[in-house]
Amino acid sequence: MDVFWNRTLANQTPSSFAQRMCGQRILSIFRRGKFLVFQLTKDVMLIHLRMSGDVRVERSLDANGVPQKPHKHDRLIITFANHARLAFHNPRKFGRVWLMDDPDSVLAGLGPEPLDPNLSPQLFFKKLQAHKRQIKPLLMDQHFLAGLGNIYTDEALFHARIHPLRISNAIKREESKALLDAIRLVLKEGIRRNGASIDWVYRGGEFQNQFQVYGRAGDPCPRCGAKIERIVVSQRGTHICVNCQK
DNA sequence: AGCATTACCCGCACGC
DNA sequence: TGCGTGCGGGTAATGC
Repeated sequence: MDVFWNRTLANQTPSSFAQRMCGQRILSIFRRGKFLVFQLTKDVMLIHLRMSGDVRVERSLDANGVPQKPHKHDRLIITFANHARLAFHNPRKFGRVWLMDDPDSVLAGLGPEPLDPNLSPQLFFKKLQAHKRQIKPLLMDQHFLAGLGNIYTDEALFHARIHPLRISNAIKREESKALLDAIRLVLKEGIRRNGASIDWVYRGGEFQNQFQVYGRAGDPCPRCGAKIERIVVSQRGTHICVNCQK
């Protein structure tokens, strides 16, 4: 195991991480919100990419049996007994890795999964009613709903024709239904296209080609032709059609 | 009290 | 060259 940036490990020192990880096997891998969850033999490993990066799985040795050089922004590399390795690549150094026996202390506060069928339109409407906050920061609040980020929130609000500064408990029942549908639409589309390549930190996705408003300030709205505007909402760039989104 | 908002911060590298 | 920007979220201060 190699740690290239100490703060990558959220709740372990490099030596305690290595010692504790040694001998464990990966039993399953899944996702909860924006966390990658690795169920190990004894513990659970969590990875959060934050603003940048990806996880690579590769062979630890090249064709000549020489250890492969780490990439420039690799922060953690875990090498397995079968000479496979997992590299946590995280250019901005915001990402974190946890190793713990009970991940609830990190995951317990997360809101529901937007794609969970148990999240009915009725329940979603009730949840919106329970808060009096600007809709965009509320949607991005991982305690309210788990998994939505800046891109998907802007796109979903555009699809649902809702202005990001609308107050959550003033959103009508029909609008909330449209919003939930829109959230699910953009998430599924993003997943189908392997995410978006809008930045140097992640290439490979194609969802950016489907953006209606995100990153398109000055372009005509694909729905009405009005000029797309960029505003700032809770310190995040926000893209809207003021003609379509009320 | 508890919720909501705002400002700031964190590494890095890109585009203009 | 310098400045603004960013697929995120924690913390602290402030406001309601």
